[in-house]
Amino acid sequence: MEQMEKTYNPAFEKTVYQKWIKGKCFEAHPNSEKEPFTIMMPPPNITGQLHMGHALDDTTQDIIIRFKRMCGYEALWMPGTDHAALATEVKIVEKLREEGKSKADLGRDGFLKRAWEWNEQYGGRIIEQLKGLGVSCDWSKLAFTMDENCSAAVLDAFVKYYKKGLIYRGDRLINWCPHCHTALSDAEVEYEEQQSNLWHYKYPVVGEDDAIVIATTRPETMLGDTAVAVNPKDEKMAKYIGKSVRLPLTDRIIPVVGDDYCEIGFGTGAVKITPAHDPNDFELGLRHNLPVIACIGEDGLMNENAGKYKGMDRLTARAAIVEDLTALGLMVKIEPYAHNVGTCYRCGETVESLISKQWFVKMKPLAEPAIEAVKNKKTEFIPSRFEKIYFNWMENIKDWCISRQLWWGHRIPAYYCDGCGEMTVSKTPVDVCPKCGGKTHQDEDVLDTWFSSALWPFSTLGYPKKTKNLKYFYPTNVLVTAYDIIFFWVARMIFSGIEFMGEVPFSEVLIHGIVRDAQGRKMSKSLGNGIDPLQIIDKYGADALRFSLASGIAPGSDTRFTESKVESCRNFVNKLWNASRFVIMNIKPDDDLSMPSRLNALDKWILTRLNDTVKEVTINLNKYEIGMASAKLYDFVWSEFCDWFIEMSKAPLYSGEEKERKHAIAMLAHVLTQILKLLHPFIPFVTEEIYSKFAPKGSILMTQQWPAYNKHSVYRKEETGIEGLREMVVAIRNIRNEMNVPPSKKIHAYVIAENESFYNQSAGYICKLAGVEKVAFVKDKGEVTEKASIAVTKDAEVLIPLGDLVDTAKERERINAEIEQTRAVIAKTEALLANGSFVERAPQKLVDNEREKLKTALEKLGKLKDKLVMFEETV
RNA sequence: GGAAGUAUAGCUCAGUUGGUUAGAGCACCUGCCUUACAAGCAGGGGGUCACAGGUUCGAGUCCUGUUACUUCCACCA
Repeated sequence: MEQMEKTYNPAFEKTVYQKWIKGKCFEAHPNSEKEPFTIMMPPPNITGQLHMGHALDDTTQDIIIRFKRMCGYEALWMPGTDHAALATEVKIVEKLREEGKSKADLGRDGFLKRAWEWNEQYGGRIIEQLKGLGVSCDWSKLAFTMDENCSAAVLDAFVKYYKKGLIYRGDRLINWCPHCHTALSDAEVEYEEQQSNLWHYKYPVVGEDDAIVIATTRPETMLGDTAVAVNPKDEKMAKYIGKSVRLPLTDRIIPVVGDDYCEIGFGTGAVKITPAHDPNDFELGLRHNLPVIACIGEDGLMNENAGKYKGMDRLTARAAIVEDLTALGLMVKIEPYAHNVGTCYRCGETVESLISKQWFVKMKPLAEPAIEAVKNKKTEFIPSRFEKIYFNWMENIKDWCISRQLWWGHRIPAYYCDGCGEMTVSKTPVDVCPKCGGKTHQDEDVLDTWFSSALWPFSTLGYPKKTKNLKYFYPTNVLVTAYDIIFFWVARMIFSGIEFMGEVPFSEVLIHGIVRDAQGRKMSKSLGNGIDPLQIIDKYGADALRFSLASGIAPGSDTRFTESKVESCRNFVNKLWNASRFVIMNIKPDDDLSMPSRLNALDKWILTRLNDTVKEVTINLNKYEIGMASAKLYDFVWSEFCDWFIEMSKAPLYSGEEKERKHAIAMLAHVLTQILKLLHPFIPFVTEEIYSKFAPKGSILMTQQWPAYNKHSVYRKEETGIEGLREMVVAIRNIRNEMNVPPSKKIHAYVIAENESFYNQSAGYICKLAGVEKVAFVKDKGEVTEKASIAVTKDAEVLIPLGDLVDTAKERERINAEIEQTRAVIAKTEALLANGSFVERAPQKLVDNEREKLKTALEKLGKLKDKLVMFEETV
């Protein structure tokens, strides 16, 4: 057999990955013999670098897809990248600025050329990084939101929406980022609390020696005020309704209107109304038929309606206006005030509400079936509480602003006639106006990047073409993502899928949390607390990282990343490595590694434990309970297989009996192989590498069948006697520990057991595991004349002669402690069984268990008392 | 303002339809280089499962309330 290094070293990962690629192990094809299982990878941005969020998301998906593949599904994990219109454009503009250039210098075509070069250069970077993580996606199908097919899907969707009247163009109040210079959807605005002031100042009432005091956080928008609102039910303020006020710093006269929107008791009881720059004011303006006067432009500067403030930045204008109002004696009060300010999710700039001509998707008709689909469980969220978040958003959804004033992205397929102004929406370029034959030009804007991501589950499979892939793999099975893009992406995929495919895009949405730093903070560039998964992979190996991300997690909740956890997972991988090394170094070239036909007690015991593990892990993985599955495997491999089975196997292995050795090594190889399969989805590299050391040449672990639960090979624990044996070994070890007897010092053991023949056969195990040189069997304690320490187990007693090492007082203390503990168990069990309701109402099995427990405890107590007396006698 | 989540060992977290003496990793203490593994082995200490009630034969788990923290949505000028 091949030699293995003494310590696990993940250097083989690249080679193993190449082996999978060469074997086309990741590829999936329509196959009528098999059922498909499909996962769409959330496409990373082409600007992106692999971060811990990706590592968690993609490890989760890889575990699921590898598991399903081994279970016999035609498993497709579709990879791809997202052009990320705004995010990428921001980066390229930054880069250009460093070079002293601007977008305008390059022009649209030049800029796009640059963007495609960017994609060439960086688009593949994160894909390469993902490969390092071991992801088993079908690279032959790698997609990009701007590739030919996805672009065709975008055009198709846009035109279909438009023809159905679900896309329209119009002047609406939208969110505008003055820095990125584009419109944003509501979802792209993040609110953050900022300290500011509430300015109270006077608007003089026309024709009276009176003034209305208004309160505002945004004095600079007063130049766009077209009314003042008061609540008609407000006794103090209602008298102003119908009057007019003179807008300071301007010569405009504006009306006072009555509206419930103005809340009694807040501020001064009067609100200035700026329909052009506030969504609520805009609504109120519509109700009262107010004019809309914009005073801030798209550049974030005051515009021509701002009089002498024209050209000033918003904040500069604010200061100037406050100063001027104060000078005029109109300022009443400046009160510190904390309020939420909308900011751009890409650049953090304060967004402006302003009126602009944009494209919108009408959401109500799309939201309704999307809500129904989740209500009817066509798509289920895991954990289900995220459905509420989804419903809440979908039920209150407003129309989706989809046009962006950017160049990088899918250009809106609308063409305007230079002559008659006619607009034509078409999948194919329109050069000539169909109405007047005049020359046309295409809409300058591109689509929100999420418009194309929304089509991802079917655009990547060939839509709008009716391809075999689309037919076979759609709808997909599970979408795995963090909760932060439920609105951006998940919700939009659901309504798009229903709209264009007539079916929800996936039956399950598995939501995981985000990876935080050790202090529980979000990892972010600004905090500088991000941990680079690539560095972790370099240091500990991808398997260690994967296992640490898969362990101790529960769906929907956040997880903290600590290097010590990775280290302990690396240690687990090392443990597996060494256990395998032990098995493999004991295989001789002509050994037959097939399962022995006759099984001994030890075999039955480990197979039962293995079988239990297979059953539970399979159930867990089918429910995507990855954290639980990994914990069970960790425990089984380390605490059962390594600590007990391997250790016990050393007895037959080193017994000198060739027949015994052959039997033991075949069992070891069998159990190890099953373990490698079970662990493979979690730690694919090391399991594949180990497998290659002893498996038939050319055999690939990742394509093997997932171990099946076999209900016929289950033996009751008691049946094998191994549990009693373990108890005895532990008891002897305890004595050693108490008496400080090092393993190097061999001891003798006298055993009194009813089941003497079993313990006789198992003497080798006891010797190996407890450092015993010789096991002798006696019928009665009296036969042992030496000064001995005594341990009692449920089916045996063992005497360890330790001569002068035995500390009488200590020993008595130990026995008394054990007696006390046993008495506590007896008391509790007796009380439980004395409770009529328990015996009557608890399941029979449980009652029987308690009776059995009481019986064992009573017996043990008897032996212990006996032992105490006996011990005192020997002294 | 609305909604959700979390609270379990010193730290980070598991804990499935309610059912043995509530678990793991890390940290800590004791003893070991017992030839697969010191990235290891054998042990040990450490928990009123946030608090108060309730349902139940039985509650970390279900219900109600309280407190603390977190998040999402809304955006009251």
